[in-house]
Parts: sequence; structure tokens; C-alpha cells
Amino acid sequence: MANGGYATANRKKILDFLKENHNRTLTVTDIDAHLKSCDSEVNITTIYRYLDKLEKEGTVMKYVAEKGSQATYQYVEQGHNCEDHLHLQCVKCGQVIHLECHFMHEILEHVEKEHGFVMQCKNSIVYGTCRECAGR
Amino acid sequence: MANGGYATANRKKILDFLKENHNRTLTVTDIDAHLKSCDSEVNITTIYRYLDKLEKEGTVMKYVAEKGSQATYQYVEQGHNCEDHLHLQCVKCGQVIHLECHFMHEILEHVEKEHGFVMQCKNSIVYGTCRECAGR
DNA sequence: TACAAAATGCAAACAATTTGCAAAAGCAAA
DNA sequence: TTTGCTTTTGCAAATTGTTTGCATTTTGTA
Repeated sequence: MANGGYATANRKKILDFLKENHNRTLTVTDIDAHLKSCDSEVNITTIYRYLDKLEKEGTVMKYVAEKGSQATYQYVEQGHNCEDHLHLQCVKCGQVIHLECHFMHEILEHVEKEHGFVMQCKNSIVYGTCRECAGR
Repeated sequence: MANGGYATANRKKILDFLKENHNRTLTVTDIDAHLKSCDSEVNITTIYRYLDKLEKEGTVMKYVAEKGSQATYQYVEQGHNCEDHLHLQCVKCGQVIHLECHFMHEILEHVEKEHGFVMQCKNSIVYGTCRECAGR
């Protein structure tokens, strides 16, 4: 994973930034802005291409943004299987909660048994508000 | 609902088509193609504008498509509150299942109590495969 | 019928993303 | 360390889905 290509300074910076922010999602614009702030501008096409590559490798998840605006990307740990749990994204802070708990199993089972529907959790996102942002 | 504007032939055709297909989602292209096949071409801008209006009225739901391609629209019955249940869309046939059942309440409660996350179900879609398409 | 409000079509603008292509950089074997 | 092949990069242009501005037409109503 994360190999099969040349290691370049650009790529290292992009991947590092994604790793630092593994608990939330980033847009291409976020990454672009970050790189600029580090005095290391990288063409936006290059960012898109590298993210594509990382997604294919399974190193990042790509989500479709709420308003049909920019897609968002999130670094995922190696071996992390996003296919068996739902993803909850806070519309305010962008944080993504991986719903990995005993109850998730019950949800999958109920939906399959009672509704005949097999969820494809990867890439599916349920929007909402997290505790911190709701001030609860 | 579904009022506050002029009734025109175009709009009637669009709304009828949405109603006929209330169990699945349609793209602007689907609607456009349907109208053309009825020998009643309507400018695509007009379709967009009317769908926008219907969404604001609560007559249709608008979902952001999985692959960042076209948005999809679905007719919903009057008084149907899509805020309190998840939407499951079959990636094969496009059918949308509104997960309205006792268990949905448990899901919402669990997610809020245990994860501090308040789901905003409207517009959120969980992809997967329905019974018919899976041949189960 | 006459008038104001709303709907329509068209062209152009937009935003996010992708593609083609030539130049530059990385890697590995001789 | 030079050679040769592959990958990466930047740039401009193309694509796709959607929105906007504006002039014209249609609709409902007084």
C-alpha cells in the first residue's frame, strides 16, 4: 500500500497533511491552501491525480460532498475496512465518525433481514451534527 | 404544497413523471429524455428550475449522486417527513427505500446517546443492493 | 382586455474535475 | 554516473453538471 510509484517531495507533503488530519476530511482546496502556506505550491491537477491514486490504493476514502460541491478525502489507516460500518459526517466541522461498534452489526443485520437491503457502507455518508458542534 | 406558481403543461409533465417513478430517483437527464420521447422538449434550464422549486416546497427530495455526477430527485408524498429515517438506494436499480420502521428509532437513539451524533437523514443516502437486484 | 407576476429559452458564466501532451524528475541497471 | 525507461508534473484546454442574466412569452386575475 502507498507504494507502486515514485516518492516525491510533493507527494510526501500531501500524504503527511492527510495523515495529520486523519480524523476529518479535506478538500482539494484545503490541501492546495496548506501547500501554499508551506511555500510549496503544487499544481492542483497533481493533487487530484495523487488523491485518485491514493483512493485506488485504499489509502484514502473519497466522499461526495453534501451540496454537490467539492469531494472530500480522508486518510484511513492501513487495513481499516470501511465496508462494514457507516460514516457519520458533521456538516459543521467536517469530522467523520466511523460507526464501528457492536450496534453496527445489528443495523446491518436488521436492514438485510427485514428490508432485504445489503448496505455498501464505503463511500456512503450520513450527515448530521457532532456533539462538540451541537454544544451538547 | 405543489402550488404557489402557475400550472403549465411542462410542469405537469415533469411532475407526472416524477410521481410515476416515486419509488426511485431520477436525474435531470432522465427527465429530459422522457420529455423528448413524448415530443415535448423542455429546456433543461427549466427542468432544473422547476426541480429546485419542488425541492423547496418539499415535493421532491434531492440527493447528491454517488460518483459526483448528476444529482438525483425523488417525488415524496405530501406530509412525508424524510428527516427521521435513513434512505437506502440500490446502486443497480436506483430504487430508494425509506427506512421507516421501529428500528430506525433505535438507530437514531443509539447514535445520539453513544456517539453524540444527531443524524440529519434528509439528503443522506446509504448505497447498497436491494433484494431483487441481488437475486436473494 | 389589460396588467402584473411567473415561466421559459437561450447564451453565457461557473465550478469541480479530467485529459492530452510535452517537459522534468526518479529509479535502476549497465 | 551515464543511459534508458517509467512515472510525475504543470499547463492549457476540454468536459460535465449546474446556475445566472435577460429578453420574451405565458398565465392568472382584476
